[in-house]
Amino acid sequence: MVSDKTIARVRQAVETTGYFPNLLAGGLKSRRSMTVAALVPAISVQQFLPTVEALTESLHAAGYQLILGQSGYDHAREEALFNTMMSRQPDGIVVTGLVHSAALRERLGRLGIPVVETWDLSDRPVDMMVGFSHLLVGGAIAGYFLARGWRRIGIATGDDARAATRREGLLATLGRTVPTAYVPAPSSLALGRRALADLLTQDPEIEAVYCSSDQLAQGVVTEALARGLRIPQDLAVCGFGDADFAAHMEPSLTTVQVDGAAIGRTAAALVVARCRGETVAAPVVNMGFRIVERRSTAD
Amino acid sequence: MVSDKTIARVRQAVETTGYFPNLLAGGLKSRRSMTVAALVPAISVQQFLPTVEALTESLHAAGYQLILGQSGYDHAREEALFNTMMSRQPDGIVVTGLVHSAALRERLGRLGIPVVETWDLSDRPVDMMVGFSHLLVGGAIAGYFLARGWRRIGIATGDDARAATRREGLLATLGRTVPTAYVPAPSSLALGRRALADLLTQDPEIEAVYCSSDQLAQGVVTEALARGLRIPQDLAVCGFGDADFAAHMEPSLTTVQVDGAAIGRTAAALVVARCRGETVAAPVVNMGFRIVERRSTAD
DNA sequence: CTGTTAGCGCATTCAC
DNA sequence: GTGAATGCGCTAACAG
Repeated sequence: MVSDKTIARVRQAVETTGYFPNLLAGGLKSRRSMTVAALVPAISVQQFLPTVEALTESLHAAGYQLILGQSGYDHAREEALFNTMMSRQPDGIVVTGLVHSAALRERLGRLGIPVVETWDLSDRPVDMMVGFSHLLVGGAIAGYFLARGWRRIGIATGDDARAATRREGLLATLGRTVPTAYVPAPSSLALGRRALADLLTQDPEIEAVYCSSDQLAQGVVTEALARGLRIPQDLAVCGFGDADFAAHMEPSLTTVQVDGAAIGRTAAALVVARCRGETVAAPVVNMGFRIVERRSTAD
Repeated sequence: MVSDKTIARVRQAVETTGYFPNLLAGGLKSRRSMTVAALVPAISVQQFLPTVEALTESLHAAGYQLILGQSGYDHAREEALFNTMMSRQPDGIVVTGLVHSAALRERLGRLGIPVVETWDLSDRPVDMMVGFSHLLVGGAIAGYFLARGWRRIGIATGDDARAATRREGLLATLGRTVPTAYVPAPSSLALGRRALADLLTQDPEIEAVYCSSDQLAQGVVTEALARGLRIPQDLAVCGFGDADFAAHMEPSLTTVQVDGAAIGRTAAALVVARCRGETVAAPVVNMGFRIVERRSTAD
């Protein structure tokens, strides 16, 4: 019941003083900081960029701010980072990968705030989960290789847990082990070149290589072409992730497509729903994957 | 003057209840949120990843948390985002690129908190600045091309302000205009292939191409090789940014090296110093750049 | 349904 | 030096 004139004067004051509501103060009383913490191994891991971007965007649209933390690949650091992030009272947490540390799992569970593990699936989520089975990815690649008649297979892989699981899935379907070149994170074109050199030392007659990222695959392709190998006739190459360049390389790259942006959007939707007190019908979402066949394995 | 026993009991209580100091509450009284806002056009812009990563890392080490916002390439959105970020009371602001909007410049200036503009230089900083001259980059590339005797030059460039300035610098040194293919952000290998196709339509005899990013350059190289052109004999290619793959492509890519991580570290140091009330001796830091000659322009 | 008041959890201030 | 009191700016609970 305020007169229009007063409303106008208030608006005027807001304009001239440049007033912003202080969300910190609001959050203190309402116990809702309107922030969501996200933990990624490193910002520069290309793999997760679409997810982080979609998370930021979707959360922003819902009035939330993403608080990004780099855990590194160090477990001690991860826990320290977690503590400082909790000090900012986030309303939810999104982590890339599974939470393995038992202590951390227990603490996350007790906090009672929504937690989403992404980019993986397991049968014991801390809370919610949006991802796909890396074991099945490995199996699918092995099946694809076998169907094409390739028996001399090589693996160029990063050393993180998810890449290791894909490798396990591949070996399980093959029923045997194969030459493997391990590269440290973050994977890159340069490491892919080195990995192929390594694999060709282990088995000079290798027919097909699976790489744990498209960056590695690009390096494997580069090195193969530099050595005069024809792709796919002499060497077939399959990547993982369907990076933006995969379809446009020469030759185009067969890879595993995963919708990273959808993972981010879904994780945001789950967290926001829970923050609003809605009950989430499906707290574990399998986003699936598919092999995109291109010229690096088929001419 | 508390007994050791009591200290032990307090520690015990902290452990069992899982106490975290509430930084929101602390920030309310102390008027220091211990956060720094960063505005990037988009998280997925490869260019800025090392900067964002170093910023996050350096700020974290100083006790600050980076609050990342994606302004998009839309000016209206940028201002809206800016408002919501200010509501969280950041102690400082880092922006990629210059702040062009007069209204925004004025408001940032009045806020009285440290502001760092990065990845560019100008003679009228809002506050502090860490970057390099894109005009000089363009000039240096033109000089390099001229020294090699190339006259039929092409440009494949993104449509952002900094890329436009580099192009201007190049044209200014050449003293004339040259065929240009414009691509929308974010630039990619695919867009680079299209850009070269476009340039070859404009001038089939083109000798050298400058690209506004290494991703574009990779696409130009890919397209050139696919068309049977030899690099650098038939077509020389220069990129910008020195991405991780540039040195390891086949052929390796001549490009402009900029230390993005150092920009992030320096910006963090400037903001933190000012937050601590120290006076910053050099508020405008020129990080420079250098052309790294590789095989795409020299055999 | 509007207007008032208490208090979120700390940092800072003041009295001691 | 230590310890109690105050209030940051807002939201939510309450009374009118």
